[in-house]
Amino acid sequence: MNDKKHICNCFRCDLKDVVFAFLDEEAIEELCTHREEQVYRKGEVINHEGEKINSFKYLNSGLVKLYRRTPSGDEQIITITRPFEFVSNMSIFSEDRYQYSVSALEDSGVCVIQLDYIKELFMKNGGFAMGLLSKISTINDKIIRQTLDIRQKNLVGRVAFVLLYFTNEIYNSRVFDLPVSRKEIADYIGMSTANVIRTLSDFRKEDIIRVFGKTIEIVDIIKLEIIAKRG
Amino acid sequence: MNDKKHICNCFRCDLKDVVFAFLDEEAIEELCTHREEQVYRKGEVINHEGEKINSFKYLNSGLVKLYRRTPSGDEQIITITRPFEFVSNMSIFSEDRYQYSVSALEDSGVCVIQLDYIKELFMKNGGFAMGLLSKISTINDKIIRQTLDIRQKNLVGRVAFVLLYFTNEIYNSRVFDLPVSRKEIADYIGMSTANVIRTLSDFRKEDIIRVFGKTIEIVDIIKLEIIAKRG
DNA sequence: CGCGGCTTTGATGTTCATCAAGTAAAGTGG
DNA sequence: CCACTTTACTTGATGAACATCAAAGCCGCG
Repeated sequence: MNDKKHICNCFRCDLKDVVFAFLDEEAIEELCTHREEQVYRKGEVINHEGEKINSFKYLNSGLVKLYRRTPSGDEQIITITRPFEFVSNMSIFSEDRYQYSVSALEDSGVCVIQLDYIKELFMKNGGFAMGLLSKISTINDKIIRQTLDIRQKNLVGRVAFVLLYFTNEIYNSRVFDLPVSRKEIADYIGMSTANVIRTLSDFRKEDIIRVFGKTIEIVDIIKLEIIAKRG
Repeated sequence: MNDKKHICNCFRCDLKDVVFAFLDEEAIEELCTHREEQVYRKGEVINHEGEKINSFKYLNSGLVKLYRRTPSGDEQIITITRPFEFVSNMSIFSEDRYQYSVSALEDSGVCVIQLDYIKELFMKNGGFAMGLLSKISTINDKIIRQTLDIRQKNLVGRVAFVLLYFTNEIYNSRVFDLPVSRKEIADYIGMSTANVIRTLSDFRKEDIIRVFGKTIEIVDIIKLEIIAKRG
């Protein structure tokens, strides 16, 4: 058995199929030498707004939030995503500092590759370049669409949207533990904390959800979808 | 004098410096054979949501709006931009249909290149690929930032923001003709038409702007900036 | 000159943020 | 492990911000 292959676990990385599909075995071996895995605990900051960018990062396990601080000082959450839906910063070649911060909502594994090496690969390998552009575009597009969707809903519609987002996109389960505080939900959908809580209470009273602290159970998903759509 | 050069005016295209910088003379000559210019009159639709994408487009003169239709049927304007700030759709390699519509707010010139040819170039030429990714990222990033900025302001702040956007980013002049209706401003910043008008009237009464139909003159830009920031 | 669309303004009601006060939960230091 | 502190959550009351409705004015165009 080849020792090198054993050490390099890029071979079974899911991102391989997406962005690195155009790399042959040898190229992946080489990639491994420019790469390291890093673990972030829940709450830890992965990228900090304004910091210099010198590595290409992607999430391979866990959950993160992408956010910025507004001029008035409070936090504005741009998106919350699962692995591979976050691949480094978006403006990887156009900015040299992070525009937004990223932090871990759950313990998260991040793969860190030297940025210069990615650039080199990008220049040399057209397939890799296309895979990367495609991935980044998809992610950007999702963020834009999500932001537009949220903007166009009212309060209850937004809360319904978030609940559906967690249940369908993040956890694939009707029962889940909220990875964020009520305040963070508020920062995400752009409303006050008090009203997020109030709306959750209303949903509970109408038997649409059940709430046990951070644990949420979606009881009537149909009704929730109607509210999200109409909102 | 070289005839070919005379026919192909890509040599004096501003985009050349941004995305096509890595192409040599010969490559640009070839690009020209895959390219045509198209003129759209004010109000005409350039890309239509849902339509198949088979060309790469960029704006080289005029003004356009990028928008979508919400489930409830009304228009949501994503951004309004000048040349080169709009380069085809964002998800050029990840989607095969337009996610959003684009239409001309002023008579506009658009350069249309066969998408397959762009893909080919992208694969072959790393520098070109990097230039393109960089450009697309910058545009995406600007849209995201703008959307977040707007979301976080109140009504008067948003109107002030739009006025400043037109005066600083679009026209570079204190006096300009609004290229959009009051309703379109409302669709852009996400509020009702009546309140956009009301706010404009308030600004007029406070001598911050002067209004003659579609013509706007910014009188007190300092005050407007304060309102936009605080909002 | 009369019709239809865009604009303007006022009146009204809804939606939502803010404030306040209380409760539960989660850290923290002895 | 407990008392203490702090932070998150919850609910009600109030007022501000904003949408909606309605009516009237304006303007271009047939």
